[in-house]
Amino acid sequence: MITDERRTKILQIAEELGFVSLQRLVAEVGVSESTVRRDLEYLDAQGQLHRTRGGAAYAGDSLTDFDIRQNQSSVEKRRIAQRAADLILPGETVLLDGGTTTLEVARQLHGKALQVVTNSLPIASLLMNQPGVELIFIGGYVYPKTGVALGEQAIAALKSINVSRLVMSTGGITAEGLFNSNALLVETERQMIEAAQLVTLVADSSKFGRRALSHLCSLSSVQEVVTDEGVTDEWKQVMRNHDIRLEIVPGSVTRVTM
Amino acid sequence: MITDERRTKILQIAEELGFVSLQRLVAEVGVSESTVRRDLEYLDAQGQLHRTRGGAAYAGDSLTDFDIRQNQSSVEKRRIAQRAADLILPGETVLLDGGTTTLEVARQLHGKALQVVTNSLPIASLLMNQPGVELIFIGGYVYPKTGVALGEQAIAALKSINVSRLVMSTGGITAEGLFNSNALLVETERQMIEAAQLVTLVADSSKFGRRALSHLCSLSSVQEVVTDEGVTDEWKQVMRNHDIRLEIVPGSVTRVTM
DNA sequence: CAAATTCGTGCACAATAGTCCAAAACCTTT
DNA sequence: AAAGGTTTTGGACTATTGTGCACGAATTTG
Repeated sequence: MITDERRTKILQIAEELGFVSLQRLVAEVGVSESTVRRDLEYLDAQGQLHRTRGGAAYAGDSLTDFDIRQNQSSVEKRRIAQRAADLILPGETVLLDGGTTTLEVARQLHGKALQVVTNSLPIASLLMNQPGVELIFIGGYVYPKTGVALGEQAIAALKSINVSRLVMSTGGITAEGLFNSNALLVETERQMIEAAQLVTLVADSSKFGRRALSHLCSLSSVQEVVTDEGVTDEWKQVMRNHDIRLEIVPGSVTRVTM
Repeated sequence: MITDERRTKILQIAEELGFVSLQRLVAEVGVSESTVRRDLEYLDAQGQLHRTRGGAAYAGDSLTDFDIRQNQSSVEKRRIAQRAADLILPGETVLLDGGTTTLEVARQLHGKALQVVTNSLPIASLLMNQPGVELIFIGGYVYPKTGVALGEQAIAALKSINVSRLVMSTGGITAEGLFNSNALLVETERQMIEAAQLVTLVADSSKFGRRALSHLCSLSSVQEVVTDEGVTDEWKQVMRNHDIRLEIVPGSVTRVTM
């Protein structure tokens, strides 16, 4: 492998993990310890890494900074996301709403050839370099912390878009429909529903029976719900009454190491 | 095979892969090692790719892998970025173009209260949680690797926007104006220029006298240029003739090739 | 304080780059 | 079409640089 290429690889690994041991680098790039040391020395001198005894830490803010990696989403959330991702067929045009669950869905998409539309910066950063994914970002005012683009511009951009499926999360579900906590968010999400032929809702069972500030849409807007075993029979019946397909993932306790 | 044709082929391969070994080029274009070396030397001098020991990396601003170029982001680039950031006053509305130099500018903005508009995912990620920064993202088709949003949607979004200052980079500057390597990028950047009252160009001195595929705009579109000491008196005069304010940061003089 | 890592340095070896020159291809002129 | 000059190419040779290993110094750990 070429020197510069290898150094780039080291940087990538360091960026991804935040911190790498020298031994790990030796194993991952397949060169001798000396060479890795020399590379670290070089990259440290360049100010791109901070050497420490036994390894190196990435210097500066990483490009995809949003804690994508350290994210501690629960096993349940991950399972729901996995199932939702499985429902998506290669070649589809998918609109992904913001939120931690949908971010998890995005993570599970790798390898699929898709057109993905999103207004979430974390999701876009994640999918940006995913081979096979054609990415379209819905711009607008970027809401701090969550990193989703909202507002007039986002709504305008969504009006010119048509997708086969929307995957969205919610703040709460009742018989009256879906709720979310932010009025601006709700407005944008309504336009998303307009743009989609099929709406898939990802929501863990705790969301059922919960309301939130703003009413988003009625249950009839939703065609599919992915949730966990915790959902009661009552709610299952409500879903059935609205012709909503329920996908229930087992909420078992098997630990998934990542 | 004609020389020029062969060089184009090399460029194509480099562009596609981001990084090619010399051996691979020898195999793919079917000429001797010496010839490939000479071609790489030429293309490096032209600034179309960066030679490295054992191969070469594509240098265009539009398709190159971010991390590779990050590798080469020099002290100079950082200095230029710092000065450009200093020029920005608190309270301004700034439009930031994509590219490594502008990303560096974004890094140097911390603490300033600003409205920032950008079409670059890496820049948006960086500024998303910056206190004091109000962020607006220009959506569109996200170009892989560099993570800039381009195309019709991006242009449409830019049309409804007005900013006090645009900070942009370029592939090359001649008396005819600015150049960039990608037609789609150029189109979007033209709209950015339209949207800005003041255009600040960040470009290291090696960019002077260099052309690239697409003509972006004339020199009269630019009001400010931030560069390093390596810029020759000739070019300084050209800038003066166009009423462009030159900001020159101290630094090691870049070697003039050719 | 001793053992165990980790780090830096010197050295031999290999890979890569630069230089030079002769052959080949190309272009121009008659 | 042939001759002469220019440019380009490929191979041989030398110089330079990167790599891996060995060993002693430095640092951490128990």
